[in-house]
Amino acid sequence: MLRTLTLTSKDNKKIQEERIREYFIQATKKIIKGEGLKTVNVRNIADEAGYSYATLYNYFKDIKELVFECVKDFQFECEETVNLETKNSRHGLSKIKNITISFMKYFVQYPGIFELFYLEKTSDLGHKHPTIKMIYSFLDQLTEEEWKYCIENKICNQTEAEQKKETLRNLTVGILLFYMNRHTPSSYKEFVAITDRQLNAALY
Amino acid sequence: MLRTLTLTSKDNKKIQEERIREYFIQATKKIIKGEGLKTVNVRNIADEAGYSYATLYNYFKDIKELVFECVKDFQFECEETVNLETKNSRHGLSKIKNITISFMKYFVQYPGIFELFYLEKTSDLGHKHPTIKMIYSFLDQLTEEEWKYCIENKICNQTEAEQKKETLRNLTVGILLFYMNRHTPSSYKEFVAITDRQLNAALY
DNA sequence: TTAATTATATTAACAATGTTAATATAATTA
DNA sequence: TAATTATATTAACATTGTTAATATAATTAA
Repeated sequence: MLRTLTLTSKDNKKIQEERIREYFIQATKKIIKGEGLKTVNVRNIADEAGYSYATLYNYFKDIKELVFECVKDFQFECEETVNLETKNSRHGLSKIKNITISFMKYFVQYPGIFELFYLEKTSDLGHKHPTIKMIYSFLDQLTEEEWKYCIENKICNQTEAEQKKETLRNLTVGILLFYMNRHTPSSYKEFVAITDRQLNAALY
Repeated sequence: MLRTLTLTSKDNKKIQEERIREYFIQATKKIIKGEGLKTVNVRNIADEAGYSYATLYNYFKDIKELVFECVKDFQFECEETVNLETKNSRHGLSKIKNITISFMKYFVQYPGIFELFYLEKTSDLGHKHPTIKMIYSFLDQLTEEEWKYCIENKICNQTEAEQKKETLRNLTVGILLFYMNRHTPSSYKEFVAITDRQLNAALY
């Protein structure tokens, strides 16, 4: 009986702790999506979460850990957006292209999320942290089904598919990096044109 | 006579001012190549340059302006390295590939320079600042002659060349970004393998 | 040549941010 | 209810970029 009570008490503690962590995570997400990563700091986050800034350190090792906790949620949101935008595409390379464009547009809409995924230093976050791998393979994950479709329907073979996945991964962040961080090209229109050209060259 | 003296005096002032700017630039370059961009700060730079930190603001608007002053020199150094490493390559796509690999290896050797070129926020540095454009077209510049050769020798046409240049620009920074900033892949060996595969797919 | 002026450099100070230490408050347990 | 533990807050400190106030050096004018 006492043992049961102790366990329940521990469970409650975990749940409550997780709730407060979540308040901080939601606050951080709001700031990243709104004002961007540059205005994320412990005091702003704590204000938004309704706590003092030092409280944050009872729940997260440091601000970096907190910030990278947001990745999962953003990926989920991005995936939803992409699925919605591409659900009517016909299967195959064409859908892969549309998914990739939709994926890129998500980051253009939220520059702070782009910075978090690709530019933010990982610091103490271990280099083999699951989040890092999740970011790397995120586009693969979004297009997984379609590649399967392509291979099954002999549109391409496994090796070609792997090579093209790799190209898409690198090409997309390259284009985004120049556009978002170096303002090249200078117009959105041109960015879309480059993206289209480059995806065609990579996929077909 | 008086007018001549005045002009000479003005010229001397310019020269002296430029010399001191150069001391700060050399100091900054040394830190970026050595300890990296993360340890670049006004106090470190001033120590290295032999001045007080506030003196820096007599010669540069802010630390960002100073840091981006280093780009030109690093590009020059990178170009020299690349030319040396590829001078015996046979002309054409093969040499373009080798130049690109050499270019990428330069950034792997100096992560701080990679950060400066592609990751560092430009802030007050105007978005149409010449440096930004220089960074964007740097690989084009390194490969310019070889593309000319390819077009003259009907290895590819102008349009194809432009598209492939664009691919190389984006692909290289994408691969470098994942490797340097997200430690993916985790080994240099694998990084080289990916680079080779991707350049082959892009060029041939 | 010396006094006044201008240019240049330095120290002091401030603001922003991340983090930790000391203290206060709330919750839990004996 | 008192003691203990857990949680939150305020105070404090370190680092960094930047500006203001002050000192020093160089130049110019008498």
